[in-house]
Amino acid sequence: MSDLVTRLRRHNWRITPQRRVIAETLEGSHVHFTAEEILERACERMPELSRATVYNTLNEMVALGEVLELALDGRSKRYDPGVDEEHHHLICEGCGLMKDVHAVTDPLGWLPADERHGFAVTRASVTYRGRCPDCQDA
Amino acid sequence: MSDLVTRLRRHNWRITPQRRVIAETLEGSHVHFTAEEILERACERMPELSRATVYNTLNEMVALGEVLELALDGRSKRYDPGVDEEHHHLICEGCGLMKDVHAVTDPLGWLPADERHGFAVTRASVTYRGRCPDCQDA
DNA sequence: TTCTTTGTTTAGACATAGTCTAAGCTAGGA
DNA sequence: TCCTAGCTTAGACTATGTCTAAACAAAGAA
Ligand SMILES: [Mn+2]
Ligand SMILES: [Mn+2]
Ligand SMILES: [Zn+2]
Ligand SMILES: [Zn+2]
Repeated sequence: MSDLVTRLRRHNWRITPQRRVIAETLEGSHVHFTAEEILERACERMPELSRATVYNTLNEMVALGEVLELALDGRSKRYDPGVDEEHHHLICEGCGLMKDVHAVTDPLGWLPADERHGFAVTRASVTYRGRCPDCQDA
Repeated sequence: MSDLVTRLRRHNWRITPQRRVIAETLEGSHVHFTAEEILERACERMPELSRATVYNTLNEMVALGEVLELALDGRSKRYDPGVDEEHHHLICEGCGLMKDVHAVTDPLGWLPADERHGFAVTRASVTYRGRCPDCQDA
């Protein structure tokens, strides 16, 4: 696995200073940031960075297939740079905490042909929900 | 399986005319409506019905556990009255068409204990993505 | 180098989805 | 009947994200 900027460059995609800061902010942490969280953190390094550029850049990285867009809770979308590592997500219904998890089988294999409605099915993602250790007492 | 209004009444939840129209609109079709789509259709039967009541009522039905809220695409949430029938969803990445599917195993069993991060995991839903018959040519 | 072309960034207007508020309404109990 | 608690309403408000038009920047041509 190579870093996100390297992967992005392979698409002949211009790595401007703004795009580099956004990519590095996204990849630097292992949580799943919203666009606003990325804007806030990236602005610490590049204060004049605009909101529109953050949204545009994230959408382009998703379109290039190098970042995953997660819309799991009906609030802000979250962005996941770990597109190369097959994984799913576990979400706390109390506090919203999100963890990566690695399931043991490929869910695509568990969908019978007669349940596919003629679709060409390409991806399957599993969302596990429950309560994190901190939220189990409350 | 009983109808949604019957299930709702069991929670000692007052079935007002507005709530009945919303529940019947939601259950009447087998698609997954957004709140705005329910408002539009319910208003054909009760023109003075307000947007706030539709949103309030849907949120209450979700809180009672009788309706499922689906946030799958980062746009409007969709509401699924088929909470009693265990199923998952297949989405067309071209046109957004959503189909119910029934997988053959329980995904909860796919998640090893050492991947649970101490969570009490209660639910797992699988989202399959691909292209529907109409969108495969384009 | 300078010019031209093309793509990028910006601020702010705009759009959409959903929540909140305050007032009025309704139904059931005293 | 009146009272009270809960329900409904219109519209203001908030949050998230997109669009527009102008300024800016970089690469290639001359
Ligand atoms: Mn992830
Ligand atoms: Mn469904
Ligand atoms: Zn939690
Ligand atoms: Zn389609």
